[in-house]
Amino acid sequence: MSLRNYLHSLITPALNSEMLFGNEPIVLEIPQQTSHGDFSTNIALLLAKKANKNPRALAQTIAASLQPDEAVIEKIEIAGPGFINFFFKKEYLANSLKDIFIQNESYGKSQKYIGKKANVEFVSANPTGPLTVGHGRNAVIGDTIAALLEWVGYSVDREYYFNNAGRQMRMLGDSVKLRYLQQLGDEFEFPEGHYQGGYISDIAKQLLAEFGDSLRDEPVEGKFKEAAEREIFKELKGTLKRLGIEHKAFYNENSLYEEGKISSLLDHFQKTGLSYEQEGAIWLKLAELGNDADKVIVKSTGEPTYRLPDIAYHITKFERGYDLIIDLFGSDHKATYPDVLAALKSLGYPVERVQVLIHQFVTIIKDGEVVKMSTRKANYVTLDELVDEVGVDVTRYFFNMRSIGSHMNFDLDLAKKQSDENPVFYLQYAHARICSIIRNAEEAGLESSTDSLYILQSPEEQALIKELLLFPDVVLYAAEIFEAQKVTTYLREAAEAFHKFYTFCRIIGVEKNLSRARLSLAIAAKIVISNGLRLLGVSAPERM
RNA sequence: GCGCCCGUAGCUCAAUUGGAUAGAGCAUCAGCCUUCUAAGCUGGGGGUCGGUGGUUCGAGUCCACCCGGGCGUACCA
Repeated sequence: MSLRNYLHSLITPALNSEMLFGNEPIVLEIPQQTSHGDFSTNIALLLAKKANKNPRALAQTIAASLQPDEAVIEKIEIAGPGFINFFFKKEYLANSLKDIFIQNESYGKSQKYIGKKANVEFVSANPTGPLTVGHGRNAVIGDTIAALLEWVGYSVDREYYFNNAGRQMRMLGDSVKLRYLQQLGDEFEFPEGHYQGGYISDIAKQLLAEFGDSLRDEPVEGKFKEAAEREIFKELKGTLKRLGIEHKAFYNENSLYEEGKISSLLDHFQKTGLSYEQEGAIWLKLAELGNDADKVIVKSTGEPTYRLPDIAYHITKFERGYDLIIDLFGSDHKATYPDVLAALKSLGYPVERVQVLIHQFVTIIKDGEVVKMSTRKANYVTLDELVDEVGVDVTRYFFNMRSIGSHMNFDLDLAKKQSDENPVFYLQYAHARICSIIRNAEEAGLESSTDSLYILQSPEEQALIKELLLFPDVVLYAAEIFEAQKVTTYLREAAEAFHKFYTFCRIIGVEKNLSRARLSLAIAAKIVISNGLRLLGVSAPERM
């Protein structure tokens, strides 16, 4: 049982016995100052108003009816305006480290959502060009959220959705065809609005090599589009794989048409009177469903807009039985989802299972100037370039360090310069240090032991112990609010606690029982750090 | 114009989702290696938390209004 859970089970009956049935959840937080205890609750402050009592007096009443285990709790204090502060027995905290050894590589995982299925859709960039640094943020965040969900029990499918039926992909195919014709000797100016990237010419060159001039009359949507989609995807998948990211499924728009899902959805809308025709287009009555305005779902050209396949696609997610459906995309797609959700709701699907996560953009600064990214204009810094420069670990850690709502600035030159001093090395260094100690201990014939953990009572030892015991709480919390950045913040603190412990507490060469206990503590720290890094997809080197 | 997001140290970002004296990294200054990895540790300087009001025991966090920036506001995705 975690420390938090213990306190929870301590406080709940006390509140009941005092007839304090508030809806307020019992929040247990860790005070900034150690003099305020290991944990603190503000429950008396929250309940004081309802009970119409003085908060300090109420805190006294609650504290008096607590029945703490003397082997666990050192003391309970009332402080400030009415906080109840809890101090654990040092021996109890130290002995709690045993849980870490028992669970080992699983320490940090929990069972809360066992049996639940989640779908995490991320990246979902259309295959029109290489992944950029901006996509990198989405890719890393999505993959880490998926990992977090797995750690708390979900069975998770990582999914990538892309549109290959619309105008954008036709434009791509056309770009390839025009380059192909140029390579055949046709002279004309390449249109400004088409895809300018060099990879377009490369694909055209391959087609030329394979088919000669036989594709002169090939429609754009045939070999040209097919080749572009295939080749670009090959690249995309390679980039993702470098970062340790693999999607279980690539779901494409075309398949929705082929399986008749689009037409049957359209039929349904028409039958139920949710759509109507106007000016040659078919509109969805979104205003009636509470949104801003009706929107077109089939253009007057007969071609659906992205909304229709998006809705059909999400229906498949419900049909596939997911308990949690996560859509992660950049703020430029902000406008698309309210329509989709409203439509799904009107169709009777439990939209509360859908969590739409929106991350803000990455502003790239190169040579002191902001890079305005555009795939069409071939103006971008690719994710591959970034990984080439700083490596996988730094890339993954960097994106996970920031909350998804931050409009992050990314100075490429600074990133290169500072990659040696990136915070990820701080964690990896702690891990490598511990590994080194373990090697030295083996050589010295020292074995770790949990028999004498109670000895660990110095401030540095206790601080590290408390930090390590928090790990499962942090993972659960991060998973429930879908924020991996809570984990990076925590790991930095855990590594800091270790480095301080290391500085002040010698492990090898002190009294035998102390030596064994400290070695155990170091090993526990290694377990937490390596588990945390694994969760983030960052390597935990044994030597640096 | 309207909607969403953001504004915290010189720079890049945190802040236990309303808690007690706002913290890290980089940069900067001063210390610490004849003993387990100095990619580390200790200490200093650096802040009107964009601004003004409000809500309450308590606000960086919630509300209103301003200022500044990002992204949307399609018969593109």
